[in-house]
Amino acid sequence: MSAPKPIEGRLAEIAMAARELIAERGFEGLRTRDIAARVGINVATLHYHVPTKEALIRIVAQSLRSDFIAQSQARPRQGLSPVEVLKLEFADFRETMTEAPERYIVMAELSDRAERDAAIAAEIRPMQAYWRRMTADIIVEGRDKGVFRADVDPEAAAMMVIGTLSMSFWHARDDLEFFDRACAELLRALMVRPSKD
Amino acid sequence: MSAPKPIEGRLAEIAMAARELIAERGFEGLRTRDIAARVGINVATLHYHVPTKEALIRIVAQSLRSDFIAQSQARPRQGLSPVEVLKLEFADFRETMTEAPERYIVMAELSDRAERDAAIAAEIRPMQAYWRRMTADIIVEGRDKGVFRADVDPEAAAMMVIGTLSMSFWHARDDLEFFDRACAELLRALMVRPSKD
Amino acid sequence: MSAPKPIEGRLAEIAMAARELIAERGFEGLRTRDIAARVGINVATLHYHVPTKEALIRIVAQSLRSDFIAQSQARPRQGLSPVEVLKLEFADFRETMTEAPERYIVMAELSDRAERDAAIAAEIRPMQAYWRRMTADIIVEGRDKGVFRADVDPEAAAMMVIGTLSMSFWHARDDLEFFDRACAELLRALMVRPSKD
Amino acid sequence: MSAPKPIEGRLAEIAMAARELIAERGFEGLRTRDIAARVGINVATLHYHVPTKEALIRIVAQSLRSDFIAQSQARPRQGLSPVEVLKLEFADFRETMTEAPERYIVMAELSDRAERDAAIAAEIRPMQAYWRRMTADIIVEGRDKGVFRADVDPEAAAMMVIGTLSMSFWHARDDLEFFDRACAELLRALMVRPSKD
DNA sequence: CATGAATGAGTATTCATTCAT
DNA sequence: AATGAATGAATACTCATTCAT
Repeated sequence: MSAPKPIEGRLAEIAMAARELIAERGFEGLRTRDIAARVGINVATLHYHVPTKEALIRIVAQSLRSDFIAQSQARPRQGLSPVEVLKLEFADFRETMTEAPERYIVMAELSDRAERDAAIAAEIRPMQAYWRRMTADIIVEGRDKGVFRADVDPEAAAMMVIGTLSMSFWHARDDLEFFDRACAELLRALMVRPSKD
Repeated sequence: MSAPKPIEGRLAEIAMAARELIAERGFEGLRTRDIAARVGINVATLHYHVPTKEALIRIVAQSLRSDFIAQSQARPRQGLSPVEVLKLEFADFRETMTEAPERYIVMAELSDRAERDAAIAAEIRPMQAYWRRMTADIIVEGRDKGVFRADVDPEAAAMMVIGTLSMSFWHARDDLEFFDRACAELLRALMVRPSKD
Repeated sequence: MSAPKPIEGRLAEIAMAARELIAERGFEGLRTRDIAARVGINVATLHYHVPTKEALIRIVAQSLRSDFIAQSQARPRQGLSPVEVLKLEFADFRETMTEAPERYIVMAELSDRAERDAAIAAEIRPMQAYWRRMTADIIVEGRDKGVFRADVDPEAAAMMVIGTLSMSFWHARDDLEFFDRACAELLRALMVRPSKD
Repeated sequence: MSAPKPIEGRLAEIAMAARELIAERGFEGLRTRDIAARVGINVATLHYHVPTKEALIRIVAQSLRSDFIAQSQARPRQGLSPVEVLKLEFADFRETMTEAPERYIVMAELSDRAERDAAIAAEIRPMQAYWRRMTADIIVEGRDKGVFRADVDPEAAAMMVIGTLSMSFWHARDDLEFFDRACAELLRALMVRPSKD
């Protein structure tokens, strides 16, 4: 998964303003005037850079995807055990959840919309697929190294991981301790039972 | 969790029409005129029954909650093992996912909106809490009976279950085989390793 | 040529207001707000009756056509000689030119637009064709009765009559004496030379 | 009638581009950006050359007038009979109608607009007056030479000629045979009846 | 001369809501 | 209960024009 062309300059400002507003008010509450105001430009200027609201949302999706891939690829994996890599992924999620929650909120809104908008889907789906694949890869490695259950189904387990994290975002954003419990549970769910006897 | 007053008559027709339209076009695409048209009445008449769009959405949330609780309570638990009960829950989800997917689509939209709308939250949150509690209860029972891991964290595991199902809805709605793999993975994740020795 | 369904009620008021405004400011200067204001209703109400500006212009065209046909059919022909009938047509044109000049102004604007808008063309072309046919019929009768030149080409002559009247509208609207000279010239152009021998 | 200062260079390119666009889309559809694009320059550059849209339209009018006068004066009259001169005028019209119809289309649009715009009127009216005068002069000569009717009213007849040609433009542009019939009818209308006795 | 970026003042259209009947 | 007509407040988008570079 190569990172798509990053959004830059005025376009990046616009995308960020839009992301903030979507996070605050949802898609329905998104108004071009408000975006322009937040960027500090005229509505007509906004339309000069982004011809239509549709296009704007597409740019938001691109910007999100670009951020996600960048974050993902910035994560070190060299010399780390699968469990450590997974924990890094959890830590990254935790940090983004608290530091830049708009990222997941917007992603959720875009996911809904992707159902009805092919252009959005084209940006969002690869991002989700990338996340699942990356996670599944970690699980495969862990299984092969004997730290994860031998009977694990990597793709299914990846969905389990991602689903749990996503759900945690909504239900444990302000209860980080509970978020950590969910992560711990995920690890226990994946790892070979050390004790048993 | 007591089921809320069920929506009936014209109001129920309106709620169902709204649910269909939300599922088809999302919240942003929801128009009172379209709802009225689908019910077969005039917009003014719609407003006679439901004073405002806010109220209408609240009714949709109620209707959804009512359906969810009803489905949940219709599920037999008598004389079933925790694994069997969990499998029943999976089967229910599977059926609704294929037979009445709008239920989950609308729930997702309402969940987003609950973030910003207290009245929606008041309907949606209890429903989600109920689901998690019910699932956690099953897990507790399983753990106590020795079929689920002794080190399981019931609340965290419940979130794992629900998160996995929810995520599957979006990514495996048209790949039921994969949905089944996710359910199987959930069971393996929870159960004591039968093999291991 | 049967008269099209006449525009009535609010729609007729709207069509008339639009005609006035087109006559005053041309098509480019036509604003929905101004039409609504002239009718004394809200812009939204205007859109309730006429969904789009395109539709509105189509209604203007219909209204014009309806008026034209009505005026034409109201003209008595019984027991009149071709020359008298033609003179009546001239008189009608003269009266409309002075009493309701907007009719011809709007027709000119619509004619231009018909070049690029099939829906307008569908209303305007039949009206123009009707006028030419009707005029040609009079000329045929006059020729057959020996009052018009035997070598007259009725269709070509009809275009000559209509073209002259139309051109007079623009160049002799405020010089009725000259308009009358043009009509007299038309008659001399058509009639057999009474003197000559 | 002296030809006005001809438009040259960039300004001429702009005027031509504007004429094409007016012919294609009418006045309402005329956008400065489109003109600039057709010339191959930026909108800002267009405004450097032509300060305002009003001015631009005035330049279009000038350019049209200039062309018309030039065409008119290029027509040989030396040693030709009035009938031959008139036929040349018809031939010229015929050629322009088929080769450069935008000229008449734009003229029609400008004529409409002249009603409400004094600056346009200042360019267009003299052009129309010139055409009528020139035609009337031919008719006077023909009458004096005895080839046209003695009772002809030259100004009125000139309007008849011009009106017929103009009307033919709209109704016979793609039926040249009919255009020729109209011209023939005009000649019969003007000439002394050769037969009659 | 030329341009990218910016903007004020529109402009048609939408939509939830109201009201007289 | 039901409806046709009406409306205020928005809303995305347009366009001629300006200006710093």
